[in-house]
Amino acid sequence: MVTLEDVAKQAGVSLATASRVLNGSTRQVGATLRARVEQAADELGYRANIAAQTLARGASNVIGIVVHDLTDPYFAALADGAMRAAATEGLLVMVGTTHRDPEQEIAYVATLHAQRVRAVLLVGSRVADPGVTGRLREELARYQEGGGRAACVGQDLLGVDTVAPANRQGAAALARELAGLGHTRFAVLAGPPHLVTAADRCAGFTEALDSLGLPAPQVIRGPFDRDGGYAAAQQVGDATCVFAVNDVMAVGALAAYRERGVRVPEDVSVAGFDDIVTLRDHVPALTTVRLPLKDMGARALELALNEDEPIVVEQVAGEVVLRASVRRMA
Amino acid sequence: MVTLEDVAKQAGVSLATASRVLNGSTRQVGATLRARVEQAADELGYRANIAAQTLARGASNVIGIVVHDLTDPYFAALADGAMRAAATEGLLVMVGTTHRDPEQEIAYVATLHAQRVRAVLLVGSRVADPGVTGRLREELARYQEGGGRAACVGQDLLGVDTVAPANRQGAAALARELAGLGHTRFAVLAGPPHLVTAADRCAGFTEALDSLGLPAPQVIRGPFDRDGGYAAAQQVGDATCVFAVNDVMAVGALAAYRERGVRVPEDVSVAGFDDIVTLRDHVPALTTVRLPLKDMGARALELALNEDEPIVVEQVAGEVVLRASVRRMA
DNA sequence: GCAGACTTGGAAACCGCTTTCCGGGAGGTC
DNA sequence: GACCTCCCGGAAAGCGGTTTCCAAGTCTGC
Repeated sequence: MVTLEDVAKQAGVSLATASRVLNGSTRQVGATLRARVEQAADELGYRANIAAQTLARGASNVIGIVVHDLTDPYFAALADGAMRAAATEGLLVMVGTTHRDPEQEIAYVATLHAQRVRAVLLVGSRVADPGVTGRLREELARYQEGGGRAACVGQDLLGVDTVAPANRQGAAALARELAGLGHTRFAVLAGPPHLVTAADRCAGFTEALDSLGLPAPQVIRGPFDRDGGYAAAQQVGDATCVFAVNDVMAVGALAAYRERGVRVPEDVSVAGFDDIVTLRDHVPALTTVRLPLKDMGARALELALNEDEPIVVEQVAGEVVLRASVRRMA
Repeated sequence: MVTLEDVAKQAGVSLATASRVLNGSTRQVGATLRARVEQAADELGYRANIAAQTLARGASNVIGIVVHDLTDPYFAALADGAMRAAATEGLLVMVGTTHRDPEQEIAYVATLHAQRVRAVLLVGSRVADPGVTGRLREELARYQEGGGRAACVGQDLLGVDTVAPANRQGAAALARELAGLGHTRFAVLAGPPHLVTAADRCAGFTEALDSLGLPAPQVIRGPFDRDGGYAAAQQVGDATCVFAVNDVMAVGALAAYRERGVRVPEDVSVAGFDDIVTLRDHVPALTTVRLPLKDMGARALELALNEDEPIVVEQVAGEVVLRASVRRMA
């Protein structure tokens, strides 16, 4: 590997001068030497060793993003938003996927801490397990004590800057819209109870129905993914309207209905949550609650990088989008 | 930040001993001292500085993956496969997205080189531009001279280990199947001519038709994404069967037809390429050529890490999957 | 009881770069 | 022409680890 010393030697200058020319310094270097150094670096194919720079500077230009699953378009959109924002700041991105294992998430924080990344973004629902959350908080605290910065997309449970989708309110607004269409018997494909996002959406929906004086929905638990929605849909009773707590579950539910010859929305209405972009061509078009995922990802990065002391928690409102998958009751 | 020196001091041992205890060394350390060091590290919340380790060891535990667009499920699947493989090797992953800008790809190779990553994976179609390809090869060569390892998922144009989908053959097989259903008038939504993947698929399809004695298809160029497929579909003439060179374009085409009231497959048959998993619930189900994307990503990482000298190029066959989006002609 | 082979702990060199601190020369002022 | 600044180049001290090389024990076997 070509080192800065090789370049300096070849150019006949000191290490200091070579460093100043090649790796942005505030100090000026005379035109002659500057040219010599640049030429030498070019001839030798020099690439600065960033590990060494990081060590010497005491600061890296890398951030870490931890998501549950990159192949889930929800996380892909969030990650993409954050990564674009990082790119404009000249930051590199280290991505970790936990596949929904909270222990993995803690381990990633430790690893990214060891990497001395500038910031870490924890993207995705928190879990309703005080033990796990506590250990994650400890790990984050250690990291932050050392000057690390952190932010979260999800629930404000970690004591760090957070972009928090208004899951309860969004689900409640959706419930009111659906009730406004004349539905009275609902089912909720609720996902796993320990996932706070799923629980909040379910709770918001249920509470809104209650405050409208409507009967409580049938609540069906299960995995938070497409197959979970598919399976849960099989258990729906006589509801005329089914709310899946996220879009990919809703897609699973639609598939289950299609296979069984149940027509949507004629026989049953279906709604989701998130407004995943890649679903825009789905048939029937899915009624959902839109979340500005890319912006949320970008915003989380911004918050993490922001030096301000008070912890910022930003609620992000969801917008109900009515589409063909629901119908008005006669 | 807590350093190894702090730990050593607290434990009353030398730096060397502390290092040996905490960061995997071949050397043994006595039980007493070992315990003292571990306790000290724990009390202080020590996390090794990986930048320093990388520098001292001369080797990092990070790999780089460069893709076009993470929100495209094709790349998400490929990246996920590679990332899972990396995780089992204990490697961290740095992800770069180029948004189809070849210059960005070159820049990422340089940056990842500077990061001294163990390997870089270039995922996605090459472009038919010898100038760009040449510069990318140069950049890769520089990196490899310094001991870096590289692999590519796409075409064998870079002189590195490559996982190469059999685009021509897959498209040809698809053409034969579709012809076997009785279609004779075809259109190809061909994507941009400079993308080798798009061009190969188009060529394979066209050649197969030719060797079957069928008339040449109508070829419509355009962007390689959903909107490109949507737009291209508007220009199709009297074809009874449309081949979109990838699945997301096919989805765009299906959307265009749906809006215009053209029935698929009754009025026109549509096929894609890739077999994107998240499309499995699309209606109508898309006929396509299946590529084992996750495996390909994992395999590329394996090849990159593999020390063998001769450059390996692995063809990956695609499997034609006939589904509801095509029909047999009377 | 002792030479020789193993173990185990520590001192110090080194990884590649940044940056402080010095010093010498050029340019400006009176 | 003397004096002061400024400007710019280089020497060297880190940054936080790893690892080589020594030295001092600790075990063996006879």
